[in-house]
Amino acid sequence: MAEAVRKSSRKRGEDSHHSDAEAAADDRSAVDLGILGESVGFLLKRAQMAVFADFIETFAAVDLRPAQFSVLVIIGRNPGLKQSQVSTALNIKRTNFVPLLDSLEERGLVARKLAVGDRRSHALHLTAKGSTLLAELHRLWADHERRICEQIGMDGRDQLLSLLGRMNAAGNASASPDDADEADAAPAKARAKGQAGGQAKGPGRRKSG
Amino acid sequence: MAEAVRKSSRKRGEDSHHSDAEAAADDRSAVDLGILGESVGFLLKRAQMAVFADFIETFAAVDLRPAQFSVLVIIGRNPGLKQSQVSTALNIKRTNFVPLLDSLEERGLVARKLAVGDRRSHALHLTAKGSTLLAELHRLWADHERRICEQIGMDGRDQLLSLLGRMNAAGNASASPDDADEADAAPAKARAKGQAGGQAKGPGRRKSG
DNA sequence: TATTGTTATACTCTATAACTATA
DNA sequence: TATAGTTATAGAGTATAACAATA
Repeated sequence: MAEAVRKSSRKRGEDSHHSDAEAAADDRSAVDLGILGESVGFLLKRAQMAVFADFIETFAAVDLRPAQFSVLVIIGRNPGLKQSQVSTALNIKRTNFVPLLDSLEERGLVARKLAVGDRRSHALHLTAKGSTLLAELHRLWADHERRICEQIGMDGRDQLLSLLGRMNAAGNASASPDDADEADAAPAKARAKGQAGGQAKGPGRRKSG
Repeated sequence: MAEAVRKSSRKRGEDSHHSDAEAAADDRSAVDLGILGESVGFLLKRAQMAVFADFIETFAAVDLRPAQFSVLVIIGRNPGLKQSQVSTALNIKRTNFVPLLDSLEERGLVARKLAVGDRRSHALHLTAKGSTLLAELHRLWADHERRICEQIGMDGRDQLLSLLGRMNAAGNASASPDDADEADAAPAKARAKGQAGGQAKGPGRRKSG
């Protein structure tokens, strides 16, 4: 099996009287990760955390979390989809998708319109503001993507996308009859603290147009 | 979803009067993911979720979460490490590491021993029970790893480990002076609901041997 | 009866502040 | 003053149950 996990070069151990920030760096390089260094799950999680950290930092300028970005991209590409279609596509439970969408609608980026034929569902569309923002998001995303792949190069990126695509193609067929979601990115953030007492719109309780 | 997971092959399309579980499958295949399909972060997250789902299912037999497994592996490989060294190595904040370690100690898998020279810290070791379990964990892990990589093969796995290793090697140098943690896997689970009122052991308040 | 959107709620994971004991 | 371990708590993220409106 793979032999990635290059050794830490550093001697490790004995003298423990260094100072400040070096401590953490040493702790990290001195410890032998064992099979974790060859564990796809472990390394996947680490890489994902690092990439998301860069994403979050990059998109802090527009105050958007990964999940919010994903929703905007999906709606931008597929105008008119129902909430359940978007949430299912993103592996987000429809129940958790509500406040996520709320945050985007409250900011005037997305609109829940009346779906023709089925008065239970909402047709999702980007607003003009949302479309404009999405254009900028694409630029921010490109910067982020380039930064993320500096270490592996474009060739490495292509390989990685291919490998991940093949892995993801597998474990998707599950999808239980009723709740098929599962959550992929990261939901809302806006949800005001004191929302008790207030009410919203949309089907299920209000709007009933 | 432990094994295989065959594709839905289904054609997918216009007629929207199908039934039961097919709905979710359709929603997923009908939606255009746009740039998300070329987004390293998005695909990384999906793959990580799928892999962890298999891991959790596999290790449910021994009632261990990914983070707990990681800790056992680290301690098994590096006996005598301090809590802060292990938590830093795993990018878990030392504050969140406490209950995580508690769960392992309560189950008699790990022991917090007195560290020589510094009475503030704990030297972590596996118990006999912990060592025995770790041997089985390696087998479970190997099964899990093989299952996870069925779609990409051993060659693909080697490529993936190499790419992820290169990516992870990058964004780690940060590590702020004080709290250098960040959390990698998934902490405890044992933490009984009604623990209010009870007290523990170890430095910081008790033990003070 | 089944589906869509929703609310309420609980549990897991992650983050920050502050405290004790020790260095 | 700084560090190791701890506690309490807040905040995201994710999960389940149940309800109204509609199909």
